[in-house]
Amino acid sequence: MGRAPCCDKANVKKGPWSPEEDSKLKAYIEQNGTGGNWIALPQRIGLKRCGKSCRLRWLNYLRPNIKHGGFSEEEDNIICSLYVSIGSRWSIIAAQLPGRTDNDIKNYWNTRLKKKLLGKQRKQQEAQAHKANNNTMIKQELTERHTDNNLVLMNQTANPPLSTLYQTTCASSSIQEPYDVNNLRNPLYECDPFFFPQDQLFPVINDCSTSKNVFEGFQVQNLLPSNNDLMSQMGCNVNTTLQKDGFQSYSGGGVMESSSTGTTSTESSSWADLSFFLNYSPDNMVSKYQEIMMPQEYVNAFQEPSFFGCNNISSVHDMV
DNA sequence: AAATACGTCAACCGCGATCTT
DNA sequence: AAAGATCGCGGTTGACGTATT
Repeated sequence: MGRAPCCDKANVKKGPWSPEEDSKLKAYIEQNGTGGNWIALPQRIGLKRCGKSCRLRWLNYLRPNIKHGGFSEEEDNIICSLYVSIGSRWSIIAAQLPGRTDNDIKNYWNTRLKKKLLGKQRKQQEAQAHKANNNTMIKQELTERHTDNNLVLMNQTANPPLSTLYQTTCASSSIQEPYDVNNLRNPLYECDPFFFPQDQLFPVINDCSTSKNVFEGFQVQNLLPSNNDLMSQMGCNVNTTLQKDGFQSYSGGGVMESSSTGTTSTESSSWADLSFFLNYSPDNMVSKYQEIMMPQEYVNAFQEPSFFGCNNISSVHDMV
């Protein structure tokens, strides 16, 4: 047989707590602890409340060092980063923010932070749509340039579509194996399809959490000839230097743009696009992104077997 | 000034996991 | 082993305050 019912549902008080109830509960727990049994607690104290209600009141309001409101930018960033990597697991997120409760963070996200991000997402989508026509033409030109350089198209068609599988014959290339550039997906898509559409790489999170270019200091050995105009038209914020070996090297390379206020915002693009334009393995870009943007504990959570339903998402191939 | 819309957040509800009998 | 209580969590609700019409 099981236990007796926890409380008489008809005889417990609901709704807001009075100051008297608060002080009774607080005084008792501070002196005696919870005793590991919330259900028995209200009876011991003489409160006409359900044990669950007492637990909630203590955890969310009465326990020491609770902070309410006034979230700092750093806290915003942590919440956003964790939401991106683990979703709405508020208790885990709260554990990273001393003094904050899961309830507070959940409320804050639902009422403010989400809207803040949505506004930015909308702006980015408008800007992206504006560039769509240009991009099509530039992609075509870059396809031809790749063909002219070291890329060997697997199906050997004269004018291949971007979806064609391709591989490089150049030993210095970071691309290790053929991959389908158009079938790569945003690794955050499963996390929140609404915020991170499948065809986008850079999550909006970059925008709010940091102005750091995700590819800052990321030297890309680009096999394309110097082509600053094309790169800047694509919104790639690149600095180029001529290497000793004669190749043009691009540092930076994240898809960035400067706003009129002088701050930097991140535009959405895709792994496939960046990989294609920078001639860099998408696998390496994923790990570089994680290394720069995500603290190790978040990466670990990101790579939990259960997260995307696969064992390790450090490889883009696992996500497609 | 009154009515309505909107934003916030404490508290409740229900569910799955775990524990106790 | 099974039944049912308890815990902990995330989603949702509704009261309340503020802004707008």
